[in-house]
Amino acid sequence: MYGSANVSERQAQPPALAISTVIFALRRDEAAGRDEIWLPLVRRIRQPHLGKWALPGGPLDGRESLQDAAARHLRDTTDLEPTYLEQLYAFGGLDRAATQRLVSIVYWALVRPDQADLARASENVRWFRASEVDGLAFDHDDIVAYALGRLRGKVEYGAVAYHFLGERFTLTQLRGVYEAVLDRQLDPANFRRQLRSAKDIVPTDEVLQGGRNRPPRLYRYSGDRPETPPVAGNRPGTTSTSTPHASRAR
Amino acid sequence: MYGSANVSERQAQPPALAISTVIFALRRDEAAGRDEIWLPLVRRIRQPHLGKWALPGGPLDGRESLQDAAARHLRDTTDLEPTYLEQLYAFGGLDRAATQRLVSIVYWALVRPDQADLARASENVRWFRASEVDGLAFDHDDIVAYALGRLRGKVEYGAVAYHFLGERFTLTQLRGVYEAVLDRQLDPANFRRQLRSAKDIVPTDEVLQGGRNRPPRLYRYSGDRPETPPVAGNRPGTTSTSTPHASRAR
DNA sequence: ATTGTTAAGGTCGAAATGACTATAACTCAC
DNA sequence: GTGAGTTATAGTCATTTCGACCTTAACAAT
Repeated sequence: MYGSANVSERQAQPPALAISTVIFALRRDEAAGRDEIWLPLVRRIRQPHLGKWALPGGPLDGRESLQDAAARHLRDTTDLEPTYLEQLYAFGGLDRAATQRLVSIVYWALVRPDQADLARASENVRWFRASEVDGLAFDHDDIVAYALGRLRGKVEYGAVAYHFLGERFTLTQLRGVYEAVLDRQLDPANFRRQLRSAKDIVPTDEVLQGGRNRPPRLYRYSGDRPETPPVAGNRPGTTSTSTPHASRAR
Repeated sequence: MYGSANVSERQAQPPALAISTVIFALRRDEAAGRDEIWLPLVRRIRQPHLGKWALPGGPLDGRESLQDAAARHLRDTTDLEPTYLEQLYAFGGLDRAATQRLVSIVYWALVRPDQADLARASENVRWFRASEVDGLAFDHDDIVAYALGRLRGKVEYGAVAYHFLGERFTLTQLRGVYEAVLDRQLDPANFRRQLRSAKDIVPTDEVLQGGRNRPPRLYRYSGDRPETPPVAGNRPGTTSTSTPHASRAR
């Protein structure tokens, strides 16, 4: 059932622990005139699943925090510094790996398009459209799908979209992020109205010159706090939620 | 716990992996006339932190999924079957344990009050008011605080409150859960209006008899879906799929 | 100057929200 | 059995939000 190790051997071994990262970046499809979500994958150079594409990752170095390990894998594969990095989930199904019990703690990251342009690609590192990812090694198809769902959730209540963009951005660029993530068109006027009432998005006194139309104003994200996640030893990320539901006191 | 290991030895060792659970239950404070969130803790019977209170948990058994392990710890300490069990976060800071690098995957559970009544308590298992938890072993204070924050977030957008209750419940009981979690009063009429428009809460044809006032209608939760988590291999009733990991390439 | 295109602001009805009032249905004290 | 007290439940109303849509502003290209 499980390759070489027999059942009792396998049970005796402690579970192995690995870190993986799902890295999302925005890329403009000039033809279609819209943004899309892409992610880098690495080709497996050993068994199992040799030759298949997989999420960047590897074993946890004993001296670095989970988050640091995720950031390191990010650098190693793409030379990127993440704008946003958060823990996604710990996957620990029994049969994830053939030879040993394997628990993977998966992080997800957002990077800016200018960074993504610089990002390395090579024979064994390639970028894929997130919507077209399929046939990955292990259960990575499922992990990517789950990460996309989480990304949608976060964007919907307006918590992360700007991490795809540079320090200053136009509302149209930001809308492009929303549309790419949510995969539907948004009304520009209504989008503007909503975001102008968002505390964290503040207009600068600059506009973006050089376009062929009316120069749009530039905005920036002021919520300098990366939204403190859980606890010490795990640093930034984001976690909280908020969304009204019940009514207020009287 | 893990004997004496010096620093270099420590780095050489693979990180230890443990599962812990934060178990929330509702308890009625008859005096104050409101519900409160409580949780069971276990007393540590060995070093480090001997004698301190801590979250139930222990090392991951190689043969059970993460979720199964969490459920088992729940049973072992409280004899409870959780109504709701979900992964909270993986904590992996460098200095969480003195002697060895320790990564804890923490789950959180909600249990019903009737179950909580039956729950075991003993010399080494005691229930505490969630708001008063303090001085726990390791970083468990932080973990509990984080779990409470997540609980609030979930409740706010109406996703979990009924898991604190039995199969049938009145809207007032449900409001009690909201108020206990959010720690503020809600307008009964507005609360009712909102929940009546929630698809998942359906009225039954029964009312709760025996109270001293007008008998309230009983409702039940119809969203039979246990809130789909991420992927296979992690849900209670679900079957596992496979899922391993990738190493680096380049 | 005209045209095309995007930015930015406004209008309007529908829907949701929060504060509040009114009535119904029960128990209990008397 | 009557009235007081309490909770359940429905409804009112002003304010806010949301979605669809229209208008004007500011540019480049021609």
